Amino acid sequence: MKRSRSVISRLVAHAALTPSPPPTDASHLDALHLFRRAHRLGAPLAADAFPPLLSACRSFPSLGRQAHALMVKSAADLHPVPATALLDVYSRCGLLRYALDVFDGMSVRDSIAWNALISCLVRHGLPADAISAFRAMAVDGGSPFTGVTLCSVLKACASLRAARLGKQIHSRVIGDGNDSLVTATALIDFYSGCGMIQEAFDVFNRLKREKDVAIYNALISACIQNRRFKEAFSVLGLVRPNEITLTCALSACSECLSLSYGRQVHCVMVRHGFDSDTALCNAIVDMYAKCGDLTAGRISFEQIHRKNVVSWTTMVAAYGSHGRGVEAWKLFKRMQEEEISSHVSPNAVTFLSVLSACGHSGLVDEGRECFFAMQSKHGIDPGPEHYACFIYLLGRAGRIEEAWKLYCDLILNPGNLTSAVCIAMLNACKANMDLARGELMARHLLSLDPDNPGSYVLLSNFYAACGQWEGAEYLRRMMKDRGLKKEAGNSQFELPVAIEI
DNA sequence: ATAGGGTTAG
Repeated sequence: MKRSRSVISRLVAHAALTPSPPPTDASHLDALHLFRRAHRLGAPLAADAFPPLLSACRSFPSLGRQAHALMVKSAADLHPVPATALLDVYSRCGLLRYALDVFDGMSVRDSIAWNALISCLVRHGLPADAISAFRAMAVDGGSPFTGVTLCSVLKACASLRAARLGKQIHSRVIGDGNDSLVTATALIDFYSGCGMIQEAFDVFNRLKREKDVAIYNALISACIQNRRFKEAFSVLGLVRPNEITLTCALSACSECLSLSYGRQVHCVMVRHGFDSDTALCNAIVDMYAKCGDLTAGRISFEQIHRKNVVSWTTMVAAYGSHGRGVEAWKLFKRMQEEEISSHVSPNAVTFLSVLSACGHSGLVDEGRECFFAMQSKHGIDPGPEHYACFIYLLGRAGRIEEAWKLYCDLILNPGNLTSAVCIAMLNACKANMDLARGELMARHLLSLDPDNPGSYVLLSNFYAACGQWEGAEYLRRMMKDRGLKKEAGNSQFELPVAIEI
């Protein structure tokens, strides 16, 4: 009987079993072609033609502006549904200003429009504005909160560590009957971000409905963020893992420096055929490097099918942290050679990793080339962290005057005077026994970071290195008087013995 | 038309 089934019936059965696959760039392109053909033939542009067009624009952001122009011509921009879709396209393309303008131009705003605005603000790293928008939504009346609203606001609360507001949202979630799996996952993530791991477990344990893999992943991730590695591994044993589960597991292995667990996760990944997931493969490379097996890291790196920026950056950083500056530099060069064919360009983190690798290995000329090329050739402005890294590099190489000049240029804008910059400059002074400038840095650092015990230890060591024992002693006493204690360092590698998982 | 869990530096 099976053999005689028609093609159509098999297709239908297959479609029923496949829960609507996510749209691809190719299907987006098909949709755009179809739209263009209809438009050229003079088809009327009704408001309901735009949402599908706009979701196709997600793959081709530059078309968003053109779609917007057509919407204005046909007055569809006045309708909340297409306007919200447009807001979302701008938001996903990183065009915050345009997205906000769309919202401001809307005369009718329903809950979904408000939700899109709030999630846009969260996405652009503006959690305080997201919460202001949330309050404005409440004042506005008319558009009640939904589960989506609460999820976005919880995310904003987590990044602001706004535990009080987040808890209020939590009670609202229960009160409104919005306690879905998605909101519960958002709650776990929020409590985790605020360091409240017990509350995260409570949300998980009180949940009556059937749990999915995402909520397990959130709980595992919460354990790792709060350094409860044993619990992370025991939760791991309760769920059939997906790519994200294994990525989380690997970061726990890296943190524990457990090569044996890491290898087992690698085996599970291969067994499940998850080797086309770039984020997971990147975590494998990072795990091997952090656990000390640089060779396995390099082999895994080469095997990644579609390497992205993070793949390259991870491998560069791996060489850097193992003191293999030359290899890091060579890899960075190769990344640039392959840029045209791979369409992968270095970003700010890549440059920082290269600078750091050069610093550890004393590659001054390479570091300088990297620092200046990032603005001139790649259009990425170095942030204070890049300056800090470069100043540290110059200081270690005895180029104190060059480091000082850079520092003076940098602090023309006072916002750039971060503690990382001070520490780098202080280290440069220490390596060059420059007491006068070092003391200046010391004063800056203590005013920037008076509660950080690390600052006092750093300064005390600086004075000791310069032979200023009274200064060193004075700082140790000051630290004691202020009740500050430095955490002891810890660097334990796992011994190569088999451990049952 | 809006929402949950992941990878890179210091």
